[in-house]
Amino acid sequence: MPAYQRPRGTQDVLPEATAKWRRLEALIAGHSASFGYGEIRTPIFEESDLYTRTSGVSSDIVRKEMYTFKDRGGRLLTLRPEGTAGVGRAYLENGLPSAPQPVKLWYLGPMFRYDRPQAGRFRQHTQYGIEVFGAASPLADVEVILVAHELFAAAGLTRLVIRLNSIGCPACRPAYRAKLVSYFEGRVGDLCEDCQDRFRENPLRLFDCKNERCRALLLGAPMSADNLCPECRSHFARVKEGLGSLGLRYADDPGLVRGLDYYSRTVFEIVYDPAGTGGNEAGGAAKDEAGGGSHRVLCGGGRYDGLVEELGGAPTPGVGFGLGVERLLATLEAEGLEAAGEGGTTGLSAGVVYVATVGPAAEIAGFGLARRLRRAGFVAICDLLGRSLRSQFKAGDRAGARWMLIIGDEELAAGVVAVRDLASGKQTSVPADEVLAELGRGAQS
RNA sequence: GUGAAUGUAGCUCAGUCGGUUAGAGCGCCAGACUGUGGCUCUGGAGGCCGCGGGUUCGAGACCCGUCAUUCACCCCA
Repeated sequence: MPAYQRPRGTQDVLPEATAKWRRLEALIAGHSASFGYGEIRTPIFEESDLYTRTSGVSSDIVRKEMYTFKDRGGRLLTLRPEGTAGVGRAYLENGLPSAPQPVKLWYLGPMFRYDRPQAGRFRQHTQYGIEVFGAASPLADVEVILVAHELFAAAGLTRLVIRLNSIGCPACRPAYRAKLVSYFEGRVGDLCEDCQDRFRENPLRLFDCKNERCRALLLGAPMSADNLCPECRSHFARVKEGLGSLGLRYADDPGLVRGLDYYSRTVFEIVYDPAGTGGNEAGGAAKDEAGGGSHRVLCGGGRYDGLVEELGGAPTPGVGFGLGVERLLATLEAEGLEAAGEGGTTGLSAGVVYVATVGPAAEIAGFGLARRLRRAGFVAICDLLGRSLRSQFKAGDRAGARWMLIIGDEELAAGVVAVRDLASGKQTSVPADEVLAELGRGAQS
């Protein structure tokens, strides 16, 4: 027995493993860049209040999981338990609301939670995450989910299920909450102790309980997705429509919630499902979060339209996800996969392409085209705000795009894409499946 | 830890002797151009004047405190 051991819930990564880490990190960096996300690095500790404010005093994080300490100057600080709050703080503090919108960021780094360690759960773990600020459109939700899903796909994982739900917004949630409360009012006694607390403090979090009796009661409870206002309903429908037309399988999971006030509308998880059951078990068996068993939650995210305002900024829509890198690595290992890191060979040297679209049908087509371009090594950026073509051109110009691809009703009807070389101003119309070749020709010259 | 300087819009800065509604340039958003970027023009959003107290009829300005930042020193990866 050595004199010292690493602290409970932490890990040493030895040379053989760090090589795998590096390859996965390279994949993540290249992948994020290919969607037009920029890397942000924020401090590993922040003022404690930032987390109590954003996660909420009733959350598990604040109640029992934060590593909080006082520094020598008497400041109350906390090792970051998650990434979004710090990124939101940085977004405001660095004047990013005045940068071209939307602002798309990614981060990778250690997070700290005082929790019972178990398979796939540590006190220090590494999280990769992305955040999109300033885009209210369902397209942004779709892109965020796509970024996560495509990363797994690029790493070689296939048996994935996207669990999807909508938890409404400040307009429809109060009425839903009231419905939920009245459903449980007479049954409080049947709930476990934790749930009795939840019932009082934040009834939405009842859905997080793993206790069998509670889950049985939840089966008959009113579900948020059935109680959305018209705006939330149409938002949710458009997210699903987008995922569907990109060929991403998803399963409605009415029991999926985020109990924090600043979350709104879309919430999702991506679950590794080796049995390939499809996982439509709405409100059914308890989920095995950490992944000792069959299911493994690799990634969780959602929309948080209230966060920036909570931090003192102007009302600003936001959406993002966080992903546990240790879990991903472990999953890849279990599948006998190696993260096929970019290794600098394919790189992203092919150039930046902005895919401009006019109309909802074109938006989806643009997403599909952008996906093909990224796989060929391009950085491909799509509009997430439903802006005018003119604005999209400006955005593309500022993003440093070499090419502008234009898809509208005319192009869709003719099965073509307009390709404009922004340097020369030359524009040609080419069949949709020849776009890559056309860009290749342009790159030669 | 020691000393000094500085805090006005996202950024760089004006703001007269203490006086009425705090400005400019850049950036951002939008329009001119209803499907086309850079250039130009027009419009718009954006401010707890770091925070707290004091002096004064009146404070962005003066005084005190506090917090933050920057620089130098000390130390250090």
